[in-house]
Amino acid sequence: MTRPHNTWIEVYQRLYQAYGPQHWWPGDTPFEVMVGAVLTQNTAWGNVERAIANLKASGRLSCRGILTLSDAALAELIRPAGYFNVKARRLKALCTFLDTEGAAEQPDAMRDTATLPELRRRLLAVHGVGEETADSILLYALGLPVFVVDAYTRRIFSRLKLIAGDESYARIQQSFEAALPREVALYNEYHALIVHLGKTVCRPRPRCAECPLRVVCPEAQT
DNA sequence: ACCCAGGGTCATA
DNA sequence: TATGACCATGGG
Repeated sequence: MTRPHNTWIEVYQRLYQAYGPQHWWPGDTPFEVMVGAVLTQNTAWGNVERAIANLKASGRLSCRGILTLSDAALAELIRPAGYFNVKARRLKALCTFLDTEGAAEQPDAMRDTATLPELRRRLLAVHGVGEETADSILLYALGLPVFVVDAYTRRIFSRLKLIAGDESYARIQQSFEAALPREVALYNEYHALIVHLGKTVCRPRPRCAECPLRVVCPEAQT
C-alpha cells in the first residue's frame, strides 16, 4: 500500500537541492551562538554581526566578560543590534544563568546536566529567553533535537497551506517533529534553509518566480 | 519616507 | 488567554 506523501519532507528536499547545506549556526563557539540567539531577536543578522564583532574586539565575548561590564558599557558595545538596553539586560540574565548552572566556562557542559525538556524549562525561565531563543540555543549551541519555529516558518508554511499561521508555537513545532525523523542534523539544516528562503524569496512581497517550491505552493499557482 | 528584520516582556481587559 | 505598546539599529 502506498504511504501518504510527506510534504514536510519534500519541502526540505527541494530546499536542500536548491540551496545546499547552510552550515549553521553562524558562530564559532556555543557561547557565541547563545549570544547571537538573543541579539538576533527581531533583528537583521547583519546588525548582530557588528555587535558580536564589538564584543570580540573588546575581549568581552564570555560570561565573565559580559557580567563585569556595566549595563551602559555593554549596551554601547551591542548598539548596532538594536534594542541595546533591553538586550544588555537579557545577555546578563543569560550569563548569570550559565553561571548558576556551573557552565560559565564551558557553556555546552549544560547539555548533560538534565533531560531536554528540563533544560528547555530552565532556559525559558531566564529573562529574555522565549521559545524560539530557547530552542535555537538547544539545537544550535547544544546540539539537541528540537525544531526551531520562527516568523519565516509561519510565513512560508502558511503560504504552503500546511499550517494556518496563527497556531501556537508548540503546535507548529509538533507538526514538524511529528513529520520528520528526530535528527539534529536535519532540524539544523531545515530551519537554516527556511530562513534562507524567507530572506531571499518568500518575503512579505514574494518572488515566486525564483522559488524552488513553486510547484508545491498554492501562492505561486497564479 | 516608508517597510522590514532569524522576539520577548509587560500592562491591561 | 489575548491583544497592544514598547524596545532601536541599519538596509532596501
